[in-house]
Amino acid sequence: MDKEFSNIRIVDIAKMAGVSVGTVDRVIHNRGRVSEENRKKVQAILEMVHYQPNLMARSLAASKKQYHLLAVTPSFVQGEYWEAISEGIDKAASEMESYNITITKLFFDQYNNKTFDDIIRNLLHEKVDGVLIATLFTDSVIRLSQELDRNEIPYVYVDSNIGGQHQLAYFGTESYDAGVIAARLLMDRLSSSSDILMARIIHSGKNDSNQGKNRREGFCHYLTQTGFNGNLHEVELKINDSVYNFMKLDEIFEANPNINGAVIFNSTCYILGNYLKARGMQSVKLVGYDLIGRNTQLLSEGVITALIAQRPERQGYEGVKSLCNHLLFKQNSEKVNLMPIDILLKENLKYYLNNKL
Amino acid sequence: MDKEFSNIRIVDIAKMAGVSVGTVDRVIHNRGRVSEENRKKVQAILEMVHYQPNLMARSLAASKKQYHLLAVTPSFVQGEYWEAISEGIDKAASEMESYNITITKLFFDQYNNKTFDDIIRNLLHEKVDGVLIATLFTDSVIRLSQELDRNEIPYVYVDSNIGGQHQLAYFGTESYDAGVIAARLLMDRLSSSSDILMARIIHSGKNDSNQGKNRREGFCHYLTQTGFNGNLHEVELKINDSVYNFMKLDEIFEANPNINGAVIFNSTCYILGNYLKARGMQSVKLVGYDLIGRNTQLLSEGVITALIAQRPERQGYEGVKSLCNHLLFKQNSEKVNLMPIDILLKENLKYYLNNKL
DNA sequence: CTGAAAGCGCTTACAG
DNA sequence: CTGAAAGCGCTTACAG
Repeated sequence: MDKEFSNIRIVDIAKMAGVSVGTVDRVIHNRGRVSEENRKKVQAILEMVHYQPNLMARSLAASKKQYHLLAVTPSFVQGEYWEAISEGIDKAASEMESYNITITKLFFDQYNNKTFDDIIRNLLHEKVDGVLIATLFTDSVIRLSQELDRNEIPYVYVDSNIGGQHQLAYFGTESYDAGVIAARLLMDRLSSSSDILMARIIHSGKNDSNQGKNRREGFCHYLTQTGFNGNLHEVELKINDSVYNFMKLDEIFEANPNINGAVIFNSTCYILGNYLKARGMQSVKLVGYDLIGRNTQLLSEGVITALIAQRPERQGYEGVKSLCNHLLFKQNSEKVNLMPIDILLKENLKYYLNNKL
Repeated sequence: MDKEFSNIRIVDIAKMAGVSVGTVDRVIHNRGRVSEENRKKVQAILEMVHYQPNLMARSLAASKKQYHLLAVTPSFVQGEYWEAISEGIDKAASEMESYNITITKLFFDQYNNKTFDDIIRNLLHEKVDGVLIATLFTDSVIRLSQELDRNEIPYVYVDSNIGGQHQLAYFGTESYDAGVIAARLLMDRLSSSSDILMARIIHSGKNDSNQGKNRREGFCHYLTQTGFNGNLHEVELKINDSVYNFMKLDEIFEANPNINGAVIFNSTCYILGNYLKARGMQSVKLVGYDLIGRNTQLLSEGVITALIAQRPERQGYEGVKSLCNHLLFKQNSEKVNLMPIDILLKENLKYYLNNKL
């Protein structure tokens, strides 16, 4: 690089422009109150020398400033998927504490759009400098985004992306490809005439998530492409009703003994896994998503064949970090940040459990 | 946490102890020249309030200090494995530039122990504040480590670990398990009575690396455990002699038509892949290591079935970072840092290529 | 609109 | 052994 310009300070710029450091500072930050003439002069020099602010000095000098962030994500009980995103947020929060950034986590019910709307109604009643949003309810998120735009408050998305908005950045995966990969993992271990069972969870509050829908599409696309000629069966299960689930599964497996593979497009793979384990059906290959405790346990026992993961901790962590970098250092990250789609087998699981970021 | 103590400064400590900030600073950094009485008084208060230094202020104040790091790794031509580690080092170097840390990369020939010894002989002729070492030549690395210990210069290992030394940290993988995983990936797609070909590269200068040996052991262990009853064949190839390689491979495949799987325990998987591709032998499953360009190309074409990767960029990056954190902030990382063992298929490859850290 | 000065929390000579 | 003072590069009132 231009080594000769690598240590230029504001005082140097000020001298070169024949103004004071205050004026240079005002130009750098567009604080106004500078004559057009001086602004131009300073701007020209800034560009000429490729001025790079000293970030340590900047944050030290501004260290009395307070920032307040909000993170709006689904609530969870211990061991559920959304806990991982929350952990990433906490990690970033604790790292940024010394910069006087505080972060408030607001939780909504992922099966109830209204709980999300209730939160965003009161969101701006106090001072907010940035918002991280889990984008489960598309329409509501768009409404929130537009309001944040009006108030010039930056925001980032995690989980799934939404086009046409002004989010600072998105951190998440390509769900469609995550579905393709599930199919690949299953079909590598099945003959193309085996039957496959696709399970889904039914909820009163909400239909399938975008994630689930996209994964399912990718999954089916792969099967079609690769000449799958078995039958696809579907079953609807309930999140908290094992008796019901076992009954339904008994029914469908008895009626279709050719089912040798199963998949479920969210983190509740353990429901199917527990059934297969209880019934001693080791021969059925099972693929699911997310490294939550109940899944990893069954993976390491060999009941689940493979899990697909998408670095939820990192989504939360980098989401918060990108807001902080924007606020503190005016540094913007990429607008779309796709996490790797990790393939977990029993054999490489342990190296992921301590390496979540 | 102790919120009440969260913003205690050196001046506060000084007042509480009835001394000057200079004395507090001397105690914090063990700079000596403090009476035992004052040292104790200050130390007690430091502990009582859980003093946390302000890192920004510290680095700003010390920003005139210069640090010089060394990175000793194998030389490479473009697209070879060691380029990735080097990229990670460069990334960290550019981030740390503003802290006045410079890093000099020294390269040795990975097939010639003497070139490593030549480097370490002259290593300490100038001022060095930390060293990153690629641990290919165990005995020489131990000798170097002991000399660094004598000079109280911190050092970190990458690639493979060595016990009994005082390295600040190690960044790398568990090669044995990486071998297990290769076997799992292959056997998931083969019948247990298929034959398997293990290829190795022969060099004049050096026998098999630790990495390669460990991976091979893990691989064979998995086969034994899972009741593999095909035959294992071995072939020795040359790194730059396609004519020779094709001849040897033609020979062995013709003699053993039951070979349906192949593996090679280093990054030269493309040699086998190019052969299989040229001969149109799509049915042979091939598993190898490392996301170098020639491998990823064949993976995306479907010639290579799976690649196993171990985040070399991150090894270099975090290795340098841990030296810097030690020097600048007296923060030490974990002593052993095992990278995830990533499983790459054609379908998830692209999400790793832009996510190397 | 402009500049001089104080301050952020730490480290570094320096005088005693 | 100890302390007062200057300085790191930036931001923030404040006076004009």
